[in-house]
Amino acid sequence: MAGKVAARKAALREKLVDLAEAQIAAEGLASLRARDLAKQAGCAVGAIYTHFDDLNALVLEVNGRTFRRLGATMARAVDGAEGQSPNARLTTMAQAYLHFAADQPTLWRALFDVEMSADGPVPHWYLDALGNLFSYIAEPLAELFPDLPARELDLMTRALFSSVHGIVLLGLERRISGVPVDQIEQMIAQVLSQIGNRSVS
Amino acid sequence: MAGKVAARKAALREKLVDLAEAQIAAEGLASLRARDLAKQAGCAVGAIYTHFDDLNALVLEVNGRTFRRLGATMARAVDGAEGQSPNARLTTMAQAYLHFAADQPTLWRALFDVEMSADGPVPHWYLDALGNLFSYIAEPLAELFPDLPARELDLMTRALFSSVHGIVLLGLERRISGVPVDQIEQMIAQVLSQIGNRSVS
DNA sequence: TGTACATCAGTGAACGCGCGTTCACTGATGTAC
DNA sequence: TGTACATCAGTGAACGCGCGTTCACTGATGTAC
Repeated sequence: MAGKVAARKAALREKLVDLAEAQIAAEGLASLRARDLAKQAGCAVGAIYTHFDDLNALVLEVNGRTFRRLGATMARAVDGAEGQSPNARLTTMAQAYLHFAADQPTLWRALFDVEMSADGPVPHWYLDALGNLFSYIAEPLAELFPDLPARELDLMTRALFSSVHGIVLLGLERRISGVPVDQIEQMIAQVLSQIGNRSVS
Repeated sequence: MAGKVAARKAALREKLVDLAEAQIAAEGLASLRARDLAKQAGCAVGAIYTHFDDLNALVLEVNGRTFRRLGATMARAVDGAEGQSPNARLTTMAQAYLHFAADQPTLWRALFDVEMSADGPVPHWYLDALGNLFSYIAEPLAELFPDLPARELDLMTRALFSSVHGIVLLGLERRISGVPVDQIEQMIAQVLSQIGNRSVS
């Protein structure tokens, strides 16, 4: 029965990612320990390094999952908002982003906290995933500002993403400026409703 | 000559804060080490704990300085923008915030990175300093939206601060979505110029 | 002014802990003949 | 089918390192008389 070893190996690998994900979700990225992970997985510490170059690689794997879920969430939001005004679509997407972050704050934070420390280059798929998020925003914006040059549309896209990200980030930061989720919703709505309104002055 | 000891003590304390500030500025908050600090100050490690409960207290002291400088920078920006339109004033202040962050990224980041880890409550003066920043923003906003209830004006203030903060944060994050400072300026201007424009639709 | 004592800033070796990663080894599984 | 050998996932004690903080001690300065 060839592949018995390979199957076991794959199973352990997945188990490790599962457990790391659960740990980050439960107690945050900083709480992840190689030894704890091995204990929970029922294997030796060394086994982790048969599957991943280092712990950071494992975290990247978890983040990959999180990004995929986030992408799917955003896609659903876009689908559900078809036919709405560009502003409404932007708001719908931003609210989806907010709720994704609010529902799993530690996994969400891990997306932005990992390679702060690492020195290696950010993996391509990271930037791809981010670019993917941007593309959802770019569409309604292009509709709102049909005459905007591509370069400025791109800047506007990043600016809006960053704005919403900032509102969610500080809004969820209980210790500093934390605020109930429904108020964060209002903040997002307030800002996004302004976008694209023509000036009368 | 009474006070000779006290003077020496005060001098060392200040020296420690100076050195910690320089270290954070040069290599970031994470690079701060009690031993290095003592070595640079020409004292023993233990001496640090005569002046501060722990290293975190020392960092808070540095952050206090940074907040004061940031406050002064914002105040200057407000002064220099008197007579301008509310939107222009908002933009001026946001640009001041951007340049402050861009000029001393690690000290700026330290403002938001410290007590993430610590469990104790955020010191009052921290929240006061933040409230102070908010107040600068609230003023032009109140002019733009004279009819907005106080509660919503407060939300709007936080929302705008967070937006600008988010744009600066991700804009300066070279590794992920970094962008030249002048493009960050444009992003801020793009977003803020939209605020308060009356809808014609 | 001089002497005995008290204070306390500063000392630095040592404590205590946590952690990622390695590596010589094992044993179950797979392969070759 | 059976035997000898090869592979490699997994083992876990040990390595190596870094770090914040403590504490018994010292010595210069200040105080009391």
